[in-house]
Amino acid sequence: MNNNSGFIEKLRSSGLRPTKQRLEICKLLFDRKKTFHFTIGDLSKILKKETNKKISLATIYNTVHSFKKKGYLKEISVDREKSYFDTNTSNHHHFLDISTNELIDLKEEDVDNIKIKKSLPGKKIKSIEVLVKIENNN
Amino acid sequence: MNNNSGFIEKLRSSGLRPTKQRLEICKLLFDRKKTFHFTIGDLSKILKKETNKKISLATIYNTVHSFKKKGYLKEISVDREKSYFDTNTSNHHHFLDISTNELIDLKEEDVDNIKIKKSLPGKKIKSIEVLVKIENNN
DNA sequence: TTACCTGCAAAGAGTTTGCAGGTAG
DNA sequence: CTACCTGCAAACTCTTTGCAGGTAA
Repeated sequence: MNNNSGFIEKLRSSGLRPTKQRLEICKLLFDRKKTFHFTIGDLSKILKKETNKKISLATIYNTVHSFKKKGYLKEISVDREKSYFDTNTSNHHHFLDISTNELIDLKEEDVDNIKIKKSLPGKKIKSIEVLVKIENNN
Repeated sequence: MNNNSGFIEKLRSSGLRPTKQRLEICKLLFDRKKTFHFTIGDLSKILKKETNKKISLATIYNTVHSFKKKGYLKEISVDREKSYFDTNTSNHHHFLDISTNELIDLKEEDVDNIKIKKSLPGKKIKSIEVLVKIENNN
């Protein structure tokens, strides 16, 4: 139940002080088996509900962005009004369920290797992101 | 130079009245050979410069959204703060040049057919979108 | 003690809405 | 004449910033 010492280590080794707020956020994000997809708005609501303490929005933004910068979170842009963060930072793609607005991980092996047959001089490929939009059958 | 009668027809047949503002926007967007990628902010600036008339932002939003709804424009979401519209509405993917923030079309044949090996019960695939992020060599 | 962190409120950026007046058909 | 369209300003949503007070080391 209490991974706190692990999180404290993780934070400290990244140069981030293990404050109460950051530990709450760590517990919520990383103390789970399944990938978690969330927007900052979601996260704020869940934190309020689960911890009964208010963590300021500014702090949540700061923390999430620090975690992203440290590579603990991946950002997935789905449309203008929804930017998700993903606790699964491995190389993978996504389903987006249009009917529910839910984001679902695809494992790397669920998508055939993608070959891009065009290249631009002086440029190299940094990443390839596939978003598969799905919807209910009829 | 003046496709106006074509645009008037196009608008009318979509149930949109061919107003001065819409015709200006049509000329800017569709009277060109190459695909055009733009944000609404871009479009507003260009319209101001090229036409010397001010078209209200609200009107530009309305028009672009109508055009999207009618299928004359495609929206491409790249990150939270940039949503591009694309005058190329065919099935295709994109490079995003991180160094310049420029969006570049990939032709359909530039990307191998993508096979998704996973499916979800009751759901069907609506679209597959590939975004290839590129950056300058070293 | 010092550098870093948090919370609040204000400020920004992009987008949407309500409404009065204008225009196409 | 009527329905639709435009422009303006206000309102909204999401995100960022400045700063005073608090906290880790």
